[in-house]
Amino acid sequence: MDIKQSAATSTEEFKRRIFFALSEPGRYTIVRMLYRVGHEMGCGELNQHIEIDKSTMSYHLRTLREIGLVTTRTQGREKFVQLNTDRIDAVLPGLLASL
Amino acid sequence: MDIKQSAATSTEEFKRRIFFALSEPGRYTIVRMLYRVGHEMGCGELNQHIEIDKSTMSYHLRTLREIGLVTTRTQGREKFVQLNTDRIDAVLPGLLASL
DNA sequence: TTGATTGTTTGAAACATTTCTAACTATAAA
DNA sequence: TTTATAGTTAGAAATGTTTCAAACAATCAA
Repeated sequence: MDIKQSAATSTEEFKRRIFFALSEPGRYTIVRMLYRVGHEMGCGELNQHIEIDKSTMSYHLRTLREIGLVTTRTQGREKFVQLNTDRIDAVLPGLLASL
Repeated sequence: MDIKQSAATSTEEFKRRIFFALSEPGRYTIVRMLYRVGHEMGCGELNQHIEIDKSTMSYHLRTLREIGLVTTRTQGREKFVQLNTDRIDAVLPGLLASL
């Protein structure tokens, strides 16, 4: 079973998926950056700060979206990513602040 | 590079390794159980509560030890596992309490 | 000593993850 | 319309992870 596929069936599973997401350097950096800036960021803007291929970035953002850590919004040809701070804080209070 | 091999070179990497450890169901359960009981537990005792093969348990405990989440003590032919609560709390305060 | 118990190790199989290239879609600008 | 820009997707290669069976070592008990 793929940890990032299919809906989380329990709070425990959701927590484990958050941990999975944060165990990879690129995703860890994305989440921390989104938390620190405190508002949504464009994919390109994120890519300027994190040195990975745009398709790899896309893959990681999809993973974060599937797990439920971020939501995205498309405007024109740009895409903006927002952190689901509340949802993460609800199950793992204080975690984001200590990244 | 294997995330659980070689010393953590930074606090961030240590945090990521903790997340890696907790992303797997068996290890998550082991860590939560050790935290809740508040004292060391025997491998066999752990194995009674978690339905996995003893060799798989051994593998997970080695992973937890290599990352630095637990320490072990051998007495006779039994082995006791203790959670490094302080070390985890130092980098991710409150995490253990919210597992 | 013999046999049971406790846990480790090795090696292989099965499976999951990450990364890249190349092709692609959609929007915007010239 | 043509071209550039932003991001996605598919497929493949490389790598990492998990699990189990079988063999092993060490301790304890009869």
